[in-house]
Amino acid sequence: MARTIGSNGARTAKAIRQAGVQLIYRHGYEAMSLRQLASEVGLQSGSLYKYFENKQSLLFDIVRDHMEDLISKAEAAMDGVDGPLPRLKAFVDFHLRYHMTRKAHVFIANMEIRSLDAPHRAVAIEMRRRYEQMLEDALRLGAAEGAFRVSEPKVSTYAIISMLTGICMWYRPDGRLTQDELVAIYTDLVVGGVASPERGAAKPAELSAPAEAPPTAPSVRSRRVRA
Amino acid sequence: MARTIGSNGARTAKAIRQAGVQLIYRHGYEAMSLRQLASEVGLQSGSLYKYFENKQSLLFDIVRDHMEDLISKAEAAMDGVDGPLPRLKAFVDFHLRYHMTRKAHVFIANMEIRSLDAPHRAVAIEMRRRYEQMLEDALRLGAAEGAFRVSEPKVSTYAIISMLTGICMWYRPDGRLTQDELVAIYTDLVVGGVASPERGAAKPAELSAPAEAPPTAPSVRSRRVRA
Amino acid sequence: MARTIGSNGARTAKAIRQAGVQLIYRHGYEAMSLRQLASEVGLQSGSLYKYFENKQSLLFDIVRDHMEDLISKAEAAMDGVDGPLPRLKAFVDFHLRYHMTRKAHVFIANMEIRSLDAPHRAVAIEMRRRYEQMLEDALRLGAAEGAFRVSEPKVSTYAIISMLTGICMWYRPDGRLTQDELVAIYTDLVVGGVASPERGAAKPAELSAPAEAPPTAPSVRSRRVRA
Amino acid sequence: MARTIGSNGARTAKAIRQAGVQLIYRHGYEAMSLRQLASEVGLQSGSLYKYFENKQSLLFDIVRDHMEDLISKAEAAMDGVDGPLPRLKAFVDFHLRYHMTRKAHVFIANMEIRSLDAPHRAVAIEMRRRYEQMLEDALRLGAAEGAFRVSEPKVSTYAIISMLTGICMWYRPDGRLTQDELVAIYTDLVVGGVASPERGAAKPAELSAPAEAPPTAPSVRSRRVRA
DNA sequence: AATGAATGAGGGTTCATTCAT
DNA sequence: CATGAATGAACCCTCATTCAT
Repeated sequence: MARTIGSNGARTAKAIRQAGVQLIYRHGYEAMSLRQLASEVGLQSGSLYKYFENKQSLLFDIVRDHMEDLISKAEAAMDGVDGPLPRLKAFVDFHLRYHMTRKAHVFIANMEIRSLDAPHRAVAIEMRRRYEQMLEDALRLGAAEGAFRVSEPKVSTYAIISMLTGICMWYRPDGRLTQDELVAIYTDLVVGGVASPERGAAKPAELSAPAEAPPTAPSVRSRRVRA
Repeated sequence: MARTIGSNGARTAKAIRQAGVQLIYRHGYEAMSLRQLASEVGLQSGSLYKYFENKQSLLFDIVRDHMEDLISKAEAAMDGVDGPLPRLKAFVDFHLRYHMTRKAHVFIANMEIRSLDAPHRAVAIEMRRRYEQMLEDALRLGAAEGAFRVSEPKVSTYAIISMLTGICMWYRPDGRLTQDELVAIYTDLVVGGVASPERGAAKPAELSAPAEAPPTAPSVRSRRVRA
Repeated sequence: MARTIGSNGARTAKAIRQAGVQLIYRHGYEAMSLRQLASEVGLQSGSLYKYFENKQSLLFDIVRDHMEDLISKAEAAMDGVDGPLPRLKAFVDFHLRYHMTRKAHVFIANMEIRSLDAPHRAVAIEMRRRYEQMLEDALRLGAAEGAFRVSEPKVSTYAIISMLTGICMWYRPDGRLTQDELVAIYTDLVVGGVASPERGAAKPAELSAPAEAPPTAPSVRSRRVRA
Repeated sequence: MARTIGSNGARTAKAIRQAGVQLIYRHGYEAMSLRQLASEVGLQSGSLYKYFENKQSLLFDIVRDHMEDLISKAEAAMDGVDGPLPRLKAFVDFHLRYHMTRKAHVFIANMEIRSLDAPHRAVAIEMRRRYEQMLEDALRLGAAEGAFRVSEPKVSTYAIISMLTGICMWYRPDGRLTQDELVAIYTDLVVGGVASPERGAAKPAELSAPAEAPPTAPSVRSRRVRA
């Protein structure tokens, strides 16, 4: 048949992308069939190829776009934040809220890198590295200043990111704890794990405090909550 | 054909299991074909069915055996260790060394639960829950005693396990840092993250000390390494 | 969208035809896709249907137009040429020069008749038969007059046409031999193969001579040379 | 399902090859579908892959095996034949009888070289060149001895082979003319086309005589026919 | 005169699985 | 204990073609 009445390329493209993310998230890239995806958006499977080159590139597009979004939003969140501890807290705050909001994308970007072919995988890994570097830089800075007790910044970076990212494995928006509460708990864990004990912030109540109220930037807070 | 001279059912079964673990680890369950597996062990793909019921059950067998091994070894490692902090440290120590030694099994058990069908998945998840309970119990105990500043033991459990398990994504036996050094780093992170600051263990050197050398129990160390 | 500025139906039609000939020549009718063809002329594949009914009819149009051109030009070339030997030579001369000049069309007409559906194929075969008849008539005439030693004119016709047509499989305009030289060589082969030995024309030099100058039709000559 | 009762690999392989040759001959390589081929031999299309790697390699196998057969049989047919004219006649005789007997294989080898991918095509073309060389050598020999009036052996080779091969486009075993008669006709054409007129063999009867009945070697004839 | 969105059929190919031998 | 022949379903993908815009 010809063009379905009222069909619209941009709308279809968006629907494909969204359905693709959901299906890959739920079944895995290998296990998702293009027939499934097509029927989800009401197309014949062949018609998908108007919207991507092949299955691989659908995956890569999702991963790439996600990583670009992640990096640019992280940079925005940390922009203007000074000092190792505030920067660390800002990173933790951002990372958690982002991962709670975009479980599916995040899950895909973490789990399906393996399903990318070699060239695409290299690109994705490099983007991930750039993102991790933001945390590593904060840790190195804190270590240099003596604020952090971090002997191997790379190892700590991997450890912290693993810990934080894990939230997308079990977080549910309708769960008992709010995003703010979770952020506070994880912040305590992270900061407690790296902060030099002799240097203040020793009181538990204080530990997660700064994330609670940077009075100079209230708008940032509300943005994050919605994120 | 008759059997190859010297062929042996048990040996073949073991070869299949090992090759299966490697292939699933490298390519993923969905992406691994039974033809690949068969050729890896020098069989026709049809012959594999003497050794398992179907592809699903191969995966499940691997996951279940791994989880049973993990749990029983963890129990052995923590057997006789008293007090929240020592138990926490023992768990961290065990978990890390086990995950550094059995990357492939661990990776599969974590990533391919999604590829299990519903009944098998339920079993695997329940086993994982039992394992996680060991850590959660230590955290609850410490919280009750006031040694740990842990308001949500479940959340902290997930967070810590995610952090520790992440090591199997990048650890290489030939890397710069030894297993002991890595255990020390992660122990600092974990203990610092949960320990109540006002209560001792505040000196960094001490934090990871017990993992370094409890001189009264040197044999314990080497046991753990082998585990 | 509206039409591209300066676009022109007739010009597009010609471009499609030319690109179609080239693509069918290079890849074969079955292997050529209409997407390829469309992109070659800067259109969407659906737009091609303004210019032909379907892929079949594109092929048939090419074959039919080619055959009509071939036949009418052959008739023009032999018009006014008298006697079996001169007519035979004129045919050889014309056929070779035409086939050296229009490799692609000729190749298609010979190779892709098989790709035509039954009714179209019948038409094409009948046109080919009409063309071959011109040679067969010359052979029959020569046999009747005793100039040619041809017992089975049909067989000899097929044989000679096969031989001559074969030139389009390897001829290159930038090759070592000129069109005139090749015509001379093939003329020798054909005339030697059919001419009665006792009847003159035995000297090689003479054999191909008459093709050099039928003084009554100079314009025809120069056209051929350029062709 | 499992193995069909009474199924047999070698028999199936042969059936696939034969059906493949027929289908490619009738419809062309591109137009033949593997589903067609499979149903012709009573299989599912996927089962074909026990017998070839892919569609390309089926074609190549057919072409290669045919060319090897052609070359070895041609060498056998010309073995021990001395002198340019006898060798030329032997080649013509062999080529025609072979092409009348194996229309389908020959047709494929000539028409579907274009459907081979580049590496396979190169191999096929080289084999064809080796075969053509046998004729070219005979022509060169005759030209050197003065028996043949051949100025461009390569051109004459292409011309003669084209002429002879063309027979597979129209020959029918149940046609009016016998193989012997056709061989005689073509031999006259070829020998007349290349033989030096001043040097004997001028009498038509003689021209095709050896193909008719070399009374000293009647067995040779029948051997060739079977070849 | 041409686009852009879609179809539906079919392409080659791979897969887990079965079972007579 | 293992093979070797086969299945049937599904895979990703390409195709000629249609027609509202």
